[in-house]
Amino acid sequence: MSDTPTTRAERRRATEARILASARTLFAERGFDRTTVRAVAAAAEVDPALVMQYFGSKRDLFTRAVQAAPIPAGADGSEAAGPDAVVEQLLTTMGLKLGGLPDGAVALLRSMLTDPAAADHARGTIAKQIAGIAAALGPGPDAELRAAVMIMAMIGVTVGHQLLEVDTLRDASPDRIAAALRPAFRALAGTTDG
Amino acid sequence: MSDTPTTRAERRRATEARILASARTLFAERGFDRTTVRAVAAAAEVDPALVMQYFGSKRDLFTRAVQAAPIPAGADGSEAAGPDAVVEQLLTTMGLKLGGLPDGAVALLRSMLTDPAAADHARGTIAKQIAGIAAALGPGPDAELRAAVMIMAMIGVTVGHQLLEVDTLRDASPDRIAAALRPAFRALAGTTDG
DNA sequence: GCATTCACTCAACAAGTGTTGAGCGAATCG
DNA sequence: CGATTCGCTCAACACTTGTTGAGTGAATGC
Repeated sequence: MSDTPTTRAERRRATEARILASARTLFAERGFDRTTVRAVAAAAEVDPALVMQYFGSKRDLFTRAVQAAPIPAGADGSEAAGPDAVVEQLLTTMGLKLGGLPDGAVALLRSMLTDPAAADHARGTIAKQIAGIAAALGPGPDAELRAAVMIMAMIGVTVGHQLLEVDTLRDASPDRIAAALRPAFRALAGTTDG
Repeated sequence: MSDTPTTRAERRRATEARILASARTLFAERGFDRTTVRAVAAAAEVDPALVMQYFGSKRDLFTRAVQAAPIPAGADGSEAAGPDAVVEQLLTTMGLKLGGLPDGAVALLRSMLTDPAAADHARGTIAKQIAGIAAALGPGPDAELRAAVMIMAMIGVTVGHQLLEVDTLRDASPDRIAAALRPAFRALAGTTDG
């Protein structure tokens, strides 16, 4: 019944994908340091040596697992929005609404405080987000600072919700959290006065 | 001039304190996993075995380094304050205003996403803070949720400012950050409408 | 059908980890 | 002064880690 005549190249790609998926999951659960190449290999039902052969090093594996799924900015070319739209976009971001964050993003968040390379990656991604938000906020004073505060507040809440699993946030639905956050973000966006 | 006739017990206490200080610094800089007992010993100019002898294990050393300096809540018995006071108290918290966070608190923050024990400790401390803020906010709806959002937003901004060192926040003075954050917190505290 | 490619495994190394027990030497006490 | 306490170090253990090179066996190409 499972006689699918998979070709060699197909099996190879499948194995590589399986390793990458296991890596993403484990990096997301335990972070970079506490995830061992052997554990990834075991989860993918593969020899540790194969992981090295396919990805070069643990570092490279982490980079691959984290790239192409950074902290999602929302969409692609949605820059020319007003402060109000920015707030709504942010609130639907970071997996706060639909489902959770992808494993790659969680892995990056989880390791960013202890792994310098992850920190660099996260810093760069965050800087880009700040620039985007600041631009959308308009030329108001301290636009960039307010954008930075919004992003980091968002990340803080997300961390408490999905990574640290603080009871109060863990038990709250993303919609309720977003609702609680909305007035704060509107104030930061300067949507009423300013 | 340094002929202070230190007694044996004094020297012993001084050594222990030196080890603890080195531990705090290194745990704050690199987190639990990346900090080695040997590195702590070297920084304290002491043999690694002595660290074990004095503190039992690396875990216990970390616990000691982190306890008695958790995420500072502000003060002790300042519970019966109104929403406005709560906001001001929070803004002066977390080292956002005067100087930075103590090393112990930074160590806890840095390790909380990767070390389960640190996560437990942080979760507990945060839960207490949430309860305190929620009580001070009064019996409004979602008081606890809003309190949790405030705390985690605060932590997020602090992380971006002091641990991740995001450019925009790193370059901003604590006062400016607090000023940017104030309207958002007032909105969360429900200080205008009820 | 045969040689070759290649996905994959085995066994091992070298480095670094937390941790331990024996021991040294100076301060302490009678 | 002699015995003893005790702060402290040395050397080593058992283990885990990332990483490697040789090897195996089945799918592939001619």
